[in-house]
Amino acid sequence: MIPRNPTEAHRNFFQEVHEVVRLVPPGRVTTYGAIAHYLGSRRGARMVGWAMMAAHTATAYVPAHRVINRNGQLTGRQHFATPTAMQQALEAEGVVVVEDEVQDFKTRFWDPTTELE
DNA sequence: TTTTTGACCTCAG
DNA sequence: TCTGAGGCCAAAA
Repeated sequence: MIPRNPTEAHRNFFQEVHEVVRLVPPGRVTTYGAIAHYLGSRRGARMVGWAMMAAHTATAYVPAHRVINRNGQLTGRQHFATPTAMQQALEAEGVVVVEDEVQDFKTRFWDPTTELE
């Protein structure tokens, strides 16, 4: 659960995104859209993607490799240190990736809207 | 200050 | 079913 104090209501969209991503369990993946939906902006998926780019420079660790698009594709791999870093990170957690596509994506999917109620 | 551009998604036709 | 346009919000130009 993410604490939302009234005083922190103006917290950056990025911060909230980062917090949600940090809650994704190892071996599971989520999507930009799911996060956007959880944060209220149903069509703000694009913003989530932008937030992930900022996550690279964030102070706290953010498992950005667990966030992919709704097709289960690793669209953000080019933004990692190496083009294969994202896939390797996922495989290290037991996620099978073939041709930049997560296998059994449906069962690996972790939806914050339902998991965090 | 205005315009353009994103690791995307949804809706209308 | 498939394709195209619009939308979300912030940062860089």
